[in-house]
Amino acid sequence: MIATDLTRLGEDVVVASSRLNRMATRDVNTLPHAAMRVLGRLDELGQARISELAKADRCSQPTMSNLVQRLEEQGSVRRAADPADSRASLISLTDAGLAELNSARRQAGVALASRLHQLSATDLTTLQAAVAVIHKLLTLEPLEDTPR
Amino acid sequence: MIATDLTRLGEDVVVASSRLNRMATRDVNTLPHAAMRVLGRLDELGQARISELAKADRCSQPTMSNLVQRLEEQGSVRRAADPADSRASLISLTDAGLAELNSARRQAGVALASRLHQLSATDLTTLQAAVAVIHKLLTLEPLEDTPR
DNA sequence: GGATATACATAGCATTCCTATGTATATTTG
DNA sequence: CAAATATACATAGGAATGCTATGTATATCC
Repeated sequence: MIATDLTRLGEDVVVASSRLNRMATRDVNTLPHAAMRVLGRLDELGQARISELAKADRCSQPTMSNLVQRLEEQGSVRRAADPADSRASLISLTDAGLAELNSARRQAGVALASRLHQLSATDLTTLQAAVAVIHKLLTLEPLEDTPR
Repeated sequence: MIATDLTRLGEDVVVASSRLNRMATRDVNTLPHAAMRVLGRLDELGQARISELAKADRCSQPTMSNLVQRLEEQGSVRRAADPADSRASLISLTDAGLAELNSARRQAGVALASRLHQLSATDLTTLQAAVAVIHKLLTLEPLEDTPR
């Protein structure tokens, strides 16, 4: 029976992935949560405007301005002029910021691996396939409802 | 070829699931991030001590004390005496807290569903299977290395 | 070209978070 | 079993972070 209720599947996926994230990042040594969310998003997007980051993280624009300033001073993030709009600035990761992110990911990966090796080959294959599906999902635009 | 490098698979899974979470919860109307993390963890664990929650969320014990107090005043969380240790208290979700969590999940589920219906039946089945694998994974203890 | 809108910064105040420490209970030890 | 030590949480006070309101510069619309 294939996903008769996609909202239900969506909820299941979100719950599972939230729990997985909490488990994997439990004993990880990183910057504060808010900073890591921004770094992760910048890695995903390449570059982004301040107001775009604020909306995505559900904080106010001044709060994101402030966070970006701190990340900039600390060297994790860089600010460039937006060629298309001189009011805006484009934020992107520096090498140091990417290293910070990769360190956190590696720690989380190790924590996960210590459990993954207890799974069957079939289960591992399923996870690998799901990673590919998720990447596909991330490139899709939200469409209102069933195309039918 | 099956996961020759489990740490690598672990990292891939963490990155994918972080991005998925950010996408799904982008336009969700909820309590602040820190509060939602605690509610999610309580739902997962049933009940937990303050210091346990603090460690899991990588914040100080007084910070978690404070957050729990606020969640308690707000009615999302309840505090019970620990029968095994009268210094400790056991925190658990109230019905209102669970409702708060479920509302957030539903919103995220809907956001996901608007993309899920663009996937093939095969991909949906993969996600469904991955949810089951993740739940299995969450019950495992971390074991040092390959059992061999 | 003037009016309105947008992107970000700054200011000032409110909330949250941390370190240090206090209190009560548990556990260990001589 | 009493004293010493450890643990679980609360409180206090200062540091950091977040928010609303508003300012400045640029963009867009009529």
